[in-house]
Amino acid sequence: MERSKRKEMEFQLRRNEILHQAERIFSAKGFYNTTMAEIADASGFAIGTLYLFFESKEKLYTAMINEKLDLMYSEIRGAVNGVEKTIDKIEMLVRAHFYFVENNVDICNLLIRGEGMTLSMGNTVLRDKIIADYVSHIDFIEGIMHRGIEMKSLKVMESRIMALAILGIIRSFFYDWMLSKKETPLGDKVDPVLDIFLKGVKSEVTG
Amino acid sequence: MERSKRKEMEFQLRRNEILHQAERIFSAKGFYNTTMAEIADASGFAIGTLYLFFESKEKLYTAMINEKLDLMYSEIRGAVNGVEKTIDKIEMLVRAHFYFVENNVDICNLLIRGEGMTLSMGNTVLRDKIIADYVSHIDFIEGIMHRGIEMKSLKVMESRIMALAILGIIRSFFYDWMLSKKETPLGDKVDPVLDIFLKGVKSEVTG
Amino acid sequence: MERSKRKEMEFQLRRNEILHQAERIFSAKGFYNTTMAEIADASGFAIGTLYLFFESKEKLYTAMINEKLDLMYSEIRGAVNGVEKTIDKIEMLVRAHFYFVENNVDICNLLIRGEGMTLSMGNTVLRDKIIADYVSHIDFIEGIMHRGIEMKSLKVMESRIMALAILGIIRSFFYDWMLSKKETPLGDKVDPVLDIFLKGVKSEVTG
Amino acid sequence: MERSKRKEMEFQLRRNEILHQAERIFSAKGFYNTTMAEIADASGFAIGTLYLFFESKEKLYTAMINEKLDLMYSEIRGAVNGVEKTIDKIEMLVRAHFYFVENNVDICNLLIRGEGMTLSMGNTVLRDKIIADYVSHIDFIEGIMHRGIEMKSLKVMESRIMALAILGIIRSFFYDWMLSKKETPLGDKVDPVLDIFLKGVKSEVTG
DNA sequence: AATGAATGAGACTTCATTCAT
DNA sequence: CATGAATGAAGTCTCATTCAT
Repeated sequence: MERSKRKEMEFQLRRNEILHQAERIFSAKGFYNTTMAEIADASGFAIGTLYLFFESKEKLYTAMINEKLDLMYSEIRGAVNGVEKTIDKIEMLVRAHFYFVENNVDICNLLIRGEGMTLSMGNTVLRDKIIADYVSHIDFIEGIMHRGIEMKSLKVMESRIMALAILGIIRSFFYDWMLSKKETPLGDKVDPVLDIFLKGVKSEVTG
Repeated sequence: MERSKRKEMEFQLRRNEILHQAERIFSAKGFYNTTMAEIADASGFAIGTLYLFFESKEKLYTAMINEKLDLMYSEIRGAVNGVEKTIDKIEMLVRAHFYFVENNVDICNLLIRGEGMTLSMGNTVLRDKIIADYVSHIDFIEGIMHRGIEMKSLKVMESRIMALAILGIIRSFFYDWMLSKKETPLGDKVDPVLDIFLKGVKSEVTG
Repeated sequence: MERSKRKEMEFQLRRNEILHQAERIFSAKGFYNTTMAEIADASGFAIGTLYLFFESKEKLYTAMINEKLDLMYSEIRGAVNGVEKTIDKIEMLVRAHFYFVENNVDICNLLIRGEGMTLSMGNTVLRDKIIADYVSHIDFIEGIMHRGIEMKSLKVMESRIMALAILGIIRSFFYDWMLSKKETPLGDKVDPVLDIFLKGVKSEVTG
Repeated sequence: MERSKRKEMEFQLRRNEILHQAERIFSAKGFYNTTMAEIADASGFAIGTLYLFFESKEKLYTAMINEKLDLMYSEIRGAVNGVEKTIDKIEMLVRAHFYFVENNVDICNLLIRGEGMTLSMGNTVLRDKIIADYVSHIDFIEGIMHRGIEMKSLKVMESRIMALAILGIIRSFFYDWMLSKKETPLGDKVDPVLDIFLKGVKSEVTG
């Protein structure tokens, strides 16, 4: 028991080390420019050893993306669920997104690149998973908006449209932050994002 | 003269045919899953002939993306420049984006995928071009916003933030439209986008 | 026309050269100990070139066996069909078998080894072809025996049993000849084989 | 003593279990498509344990073939030596061959496949052993024939030729029985085999 | 004695690119 | 100009064997 437990733990440790190195290299060079030999080298294993943990390069890639996506979505939802009021939830949504992005630059780079969308034509597993996760995330945000409307915190409007808008704004700031070499913390952008999303850009005079 | 002109025209015709087929195939299968043989087949030329027009697969890909990007940006700017008032410009910006996207689904698919970002490590040409174009597009939008603020059509706020926000919202709707199998025309979303961007989502009561 | 004809001819020449070298090496080392690189070297082509002619190592092997089998069976049947009387046909059968074997030692070595029977589990194409050919050869021989019985050249007996017997004797002599380093020509064994097959071994006194 | 004896017995038990499973799997899939892991799994040992009994995959294969061959030859010789008269010996030879074959279909399948003939080029041990056994079996049969001739049970003829013929006929019937899915017992073929071998196929009228 | 995770050499195959025709 | 057969480097994956536990 003790014994098999340690084994299991060691197995997970090694697996994580591989995933970690894979994340680093895939992020830097993309799926197709990364070789199994590189990942093996970086993680200190022999090539054959990688295949004890993942049955193919594609499966390794898929596993990594999957686990990161799950982590991202669960962190964000956790943060959002931690507060009550709609406006606070929206703020936490933005903040949690930015927080994850700042701490997972590489993987986010890979995620927005969406390379998983064209792995071997037969394999739509990853593609489907990414889309399903995306849809369910949109649904989750839509739920927040919906309740906000009911509580009259938000104006009456299609909640899906609100969800798409806030997610788009978030992604745009992240993207810009990536390109601008991350000079200022993304966290500084939370207030402007909320301001635009909640109140729009129109001059109040002319409104 | 006459002669060399016809030659030049023929050359461009062939080149465009290749680019057109390349766009189709690259869009469907991605850069790495597309072979030169496929493009040659589809465009009715021999493999070797492709190399008379483009010195490598990467250069061919780069040329295609480049030209499409240029086309997209110039169409959008043309539309925006065709109207006067800030609010109209913003509307045209959204409308022109959506219009281009609806008529170039494949290539847009490829663009958001951003595969060009990880071509052979040495080659940063395409990457740099994509980023430069993006930055200059943001600058262009920022200019609109800036003038809108001056004209008091828009509230006082960092114009870059406004630019990022509107672009993010646009992209989000496009992305959603792609995934939703394009059931409703993207054009229907122009008004909601403008509404959110200009007036925000907050209930006016609580505002 | 002239042009494409020469091309076709050259193609066949190269293809045959590859098959010829493949036959040599496969015969000596077996399917699994033979590498594509070796065949490429031996036939003076690059590895990739082999794949212009055969889509996989297995397909190359299969093609070679197929063509040799077809050749063998057609040569033997041709010889047998060239004579009239049953006894002559049986003699020609033995003689043609021995003749082919003497001139195709390598490939026969491979054939009796029957390695084709366990190529990748999925692929039963070669296996099925070998069996089908064998069965149809047995049927062919059975036909000869059957007519021999009708003509009263042969005694009344199941013709299939006769066919199996003569084929077994032939193979046994070939096998022995292979092992004995081919000292005496196999052709010398035609008469003894016929003698045994036709008249048996029993002493006539005690018969 | 007691102790070391039990050890020795256990060792043999394990070794036999491995050989038994190896026989099953090698027969089904051939030498090269069988992995040590499969044999380990099937026999309930760890991979490393197999190497305590056999120093390589090849040695394991060799051992299995060797022991089966020895068993086959000794069973056949035992049966043949159990009777006196030449004709009876020949009958027992056929019967014992068929009996072994019927009870060891898998291994016989493997034997006629002769995969052992092309193990790693350096290793001719198995090849040599198979040939030596074959030669000595032929010699044994030749001895029977020789005595039969002396006793005037068989006609005057090269005894080696007789030996080759009977062995070929036996193998041919076995081969056919394999392909025909074993519908009728091989034992039914003993009489026809003897009939042909002893008396030939020629019509007695024309003889 | 027994294990089985780790190894890494080596095989097959693909495909961008070249160059003789 | 145009062709497309030929090339061969490079990548993925397998599996017999080893050795620390």
